[in-house]
Amino acid sequence: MVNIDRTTRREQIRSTAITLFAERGYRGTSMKDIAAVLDIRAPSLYNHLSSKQELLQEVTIGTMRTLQCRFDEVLAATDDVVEQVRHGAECHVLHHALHPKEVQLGNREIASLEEPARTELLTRRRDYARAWQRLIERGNACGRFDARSPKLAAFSILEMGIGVATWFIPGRGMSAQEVAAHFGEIALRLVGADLPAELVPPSTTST
Amino acid sequence: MVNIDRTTRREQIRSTAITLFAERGYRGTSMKDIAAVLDIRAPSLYNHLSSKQELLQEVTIGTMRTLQCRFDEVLAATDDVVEQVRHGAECHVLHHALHPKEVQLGNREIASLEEPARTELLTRRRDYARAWQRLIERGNACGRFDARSPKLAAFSILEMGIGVATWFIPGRGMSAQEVAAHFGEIALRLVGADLPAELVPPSTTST
DNA sequence: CCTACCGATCGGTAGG
DNA sequence: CCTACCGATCGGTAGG
Repeated sequence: MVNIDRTTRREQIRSTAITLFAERGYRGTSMKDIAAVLDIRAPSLYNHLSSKQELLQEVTIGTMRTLQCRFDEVLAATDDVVEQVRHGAECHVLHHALHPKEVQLGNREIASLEEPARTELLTRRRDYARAWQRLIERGNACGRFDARSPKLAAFSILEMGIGVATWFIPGRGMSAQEVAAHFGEIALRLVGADLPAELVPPSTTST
Repeated sequence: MVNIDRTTRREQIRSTAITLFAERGYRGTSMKDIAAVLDIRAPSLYNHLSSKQELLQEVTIGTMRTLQCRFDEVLAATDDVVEQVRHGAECHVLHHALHPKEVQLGNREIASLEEPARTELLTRRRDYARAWQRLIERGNACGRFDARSPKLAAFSILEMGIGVATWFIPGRGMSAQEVAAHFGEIALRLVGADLPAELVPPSTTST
């Protein structure tokens, strides 16, 4: 089936582009580079896409949209603010550990995005950050948290997760799940939530 | 004095380059763009520098070196691990709040750095992260902290600071000093240090 | 500090 | 999927 071949080819291009963009940067990667990995010539790529920019937009905005959806699901799954922060942080970190290249592109190639995609990505990021901030404010309001500045606490949690995309290597040290669980606890510490007794560590472990 | 003029011109080029590199990316900025801001022609820039790459290397490595020096000074200033973490985090955050463009270049343009500068920057970052990790391990060892994973706690603190360079805007909301002080406390929470009584907030404030 | 200019590379199109 | 090719732009040099 021609249609299937075209779809898989498109996926190959997409995943090659993600890898090269992440390694060399968007502008440091030529269409020729992408084609070379797939063992074809650069102009052939245009049978599967309309521009290099399209690839970047698809990856960065698509990844951000996925993150937002997952976070909304976490919020909907429980009414307990403590569990919302814990699972929200786990979800956030897991996303960054599992899609490090896509996430890095969204962070590093903002300047390479053309409008209106650039504004859309920035708006989504701002919305996501605000959702976190409101969550922490709710926890403060009902006395479960004591975050001095909810905005700053929100930014801190988000940035910690973004960092995971930089240093986390699958198969080395902790698993993605372990890192995520760990960050769930760190997030709770950060907002000043009372830790349930079973999470208070009896002793110290290292990675 | 010709020498003074040359020095200031060089500084103008440097600061223009930092701004444009941060806004449009290193590869998205041409020497012509830099020259246009200074109202001269691109080839004239080469009277003051030998290559575009040299500008990027100077900024990214120089900024990282400064950060390392400041951190060493903080460690040397006291033997109390709690104060070392607090002031270390304040120093880290202040650096990122005061030099956001330079720091962003170091984070986003790693792929644009040619060797051996690229490796030098990455080595310095790794050394800095390891110094933080050892500091937290010392606090664990003497019973002042209870960080589950010192490595993860160190990464978290570093990444939070890097985030500051993204969202901090001077003159809006908290001052750089306030943000830094706040992060000093967050860092202590993160490593599980016992908070001195005067820092436990009586109620909640927002930014 | 300038003009004139070079070789290289780029994203993308035409046409098959 | 290919070859042939285009206009544009780039970093940098020569020579004054």
